[in-house]
Amino acid sequence: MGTVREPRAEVPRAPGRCAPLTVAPLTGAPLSEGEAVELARFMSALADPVRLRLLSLVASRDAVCSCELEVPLGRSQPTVSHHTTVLAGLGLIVGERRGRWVWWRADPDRLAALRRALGG
Amino acid sequence: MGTVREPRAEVPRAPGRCAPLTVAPLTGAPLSEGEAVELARFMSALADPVRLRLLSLVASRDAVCSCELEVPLGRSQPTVSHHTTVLAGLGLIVGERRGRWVWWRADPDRLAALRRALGG
DNA sequence: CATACACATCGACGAGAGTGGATCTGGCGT
DNA sequence: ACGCCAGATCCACTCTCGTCGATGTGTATG
Repeated sequence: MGTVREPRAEVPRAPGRCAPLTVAPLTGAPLSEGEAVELARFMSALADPVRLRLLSLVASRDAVCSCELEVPLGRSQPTVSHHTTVLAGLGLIVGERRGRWVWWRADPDRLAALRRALGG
Repeated sequence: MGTVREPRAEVPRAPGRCAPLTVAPLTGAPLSEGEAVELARFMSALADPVRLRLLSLVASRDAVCSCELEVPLGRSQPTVSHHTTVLAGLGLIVGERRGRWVWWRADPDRLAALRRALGG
């Protein structure tokens, strides 16, 4: 018995709506609860060595295919897919489907915003 | 039967030996496994809303006593102590004992190094 | 010395995250 | 149409981490 299923989320790679990042530098006034939760989401995304290496791999080249990540990261395909989803959900990387492949590129503005939130 | 006990670790507040932060910007060459682990430790420390607010509270003033943190953070004394220990273990805040109190201050250089590691 | 107070440590619990095998979806080639 | 492949989703397991009550340690004060 097949359960009814949504047509497949267009989400993970979409550059459209992802978590905002409107946090004032934490060296200024104390962060509000909401600002802290928002910023913590981004920090959590970068709090994993695999995701950091994934992000640096993507950022150090123009575009990288998912299948090119499994070997250098030493992780399985589902795990790599999980990590790209997390980073893309915050807009740190953006994916574009080309045929069977997804090409990822880093968003430098997102990282810059993060640095600013850290007191830049 | 009292177990033999070390004279009490001088560690948490000590500015002496804490985790280094010698990571090149992740926008350059891909991070090595070791660099990623090292950087992830710092990100993990900032991946919690309570610790972010704690850090911003300390950074926004000259020095803050531990007992002044429980109320604004809405956390118990053991929890606050835990968080200050985590941040101090990475050198993001530095504590100084004065009588019964510990006064915390933020280390701006540490945050600057973090921003640099994020591609500054 | 006794008391009060600030902070650290211990122990236990619950929630969340990283991981990968199995499986499903969808695009491409023959 | 069939098989192949890239990637997403499901599911279960394990482990880490945030939290706080209870307790220990150390310092000041009466």
